[in-house]
Amino acid sequence: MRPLEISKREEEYLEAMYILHKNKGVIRVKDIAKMMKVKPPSVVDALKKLAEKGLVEYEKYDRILLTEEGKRIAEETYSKHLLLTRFFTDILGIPPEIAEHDACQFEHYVSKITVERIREFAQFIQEECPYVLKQFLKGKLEEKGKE
Amino acid sequence: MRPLEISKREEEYLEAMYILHKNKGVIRVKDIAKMMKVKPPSVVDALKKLAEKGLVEYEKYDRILLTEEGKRIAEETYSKHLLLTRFFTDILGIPPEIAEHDACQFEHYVSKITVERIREFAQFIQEECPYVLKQFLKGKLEEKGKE
DNA sequence: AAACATTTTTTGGGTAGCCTAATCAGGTGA
DNA sequence: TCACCTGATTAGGCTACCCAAAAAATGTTT
Repeated sequence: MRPLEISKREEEYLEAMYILHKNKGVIRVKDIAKMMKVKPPSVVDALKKLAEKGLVEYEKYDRILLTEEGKRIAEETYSKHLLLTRFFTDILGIPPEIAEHDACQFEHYVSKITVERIREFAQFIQEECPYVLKQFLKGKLEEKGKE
Repeated sequence: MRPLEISKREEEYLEAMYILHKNKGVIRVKDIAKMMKVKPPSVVDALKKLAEKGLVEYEKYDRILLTEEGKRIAEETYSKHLLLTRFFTDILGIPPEIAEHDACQFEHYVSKITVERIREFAQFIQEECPYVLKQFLKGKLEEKGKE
């Protein structure tokens, strides 16, 4: 079995399904469509392709599940998402909505090395010199009310 | 101002043309193709669309130029590119090729706020506590040829 | 169970972006 | 001048991703 190609968009679908499963237990076409900001027919298209690639268990009108491999990819992507979002909010002081938006795109492109380095950097700053961070963030976080 | 929509890919074409113009003075289809890693016909397609949107001056077999608006967009994108690349290399200690790769994607998605905040953060760290940075980067910059 | 409501799927079609192969334009050397 | 070479363009076609409208299945209510 050769290395299957997965597009950025498919990665997003997997991530959406993963989050739905985690939060609601059930994965429905309607909800995927809402999260992905597309219409249901587009979701069905995506599901068929992902099923062919062995990333999703899908039979029409039946329940939708991620396979082990699909789940692995989704988790990997989602963990990048969380890390990037935290970095943007906690280190750079970006408002949550913007941080979310930026992370949501970058997570699909960022290299492993950069992810790891961001993790190390955030940890280093927060543990070794939290006061430096506090000083930088002063006046930045409260633009949205309170800290 | 028309409500023209510009795709990420078109932004990349503009940026490539901007860099070619800056470095070689002339913008040729062949060189754009090489930079964009596509074949010449794809470049011609892109040029036609960009010309329709008023971002490029293009008449077939004639010289290619960015319009003022095209140049403005390209410069804006390119400045994000430079900033992100510098951030990845100088603050996070990412190897140049990886930094380039990551910046090259993120530049098309990153919000203005995040760009500005990254600029401020880099400046803050480098000016106010360069020793902290030095400490973090110790041992990271020389790890070349690893994956 | 029948009627209605909701969800999912199919059908048919559209756009963006890329390609190969063939053709066209312009410069250059015999 | 003409034959050749390179670069640019057109023609035709492909895949990914999206949509609206209609049809099919499922869920719900009475």
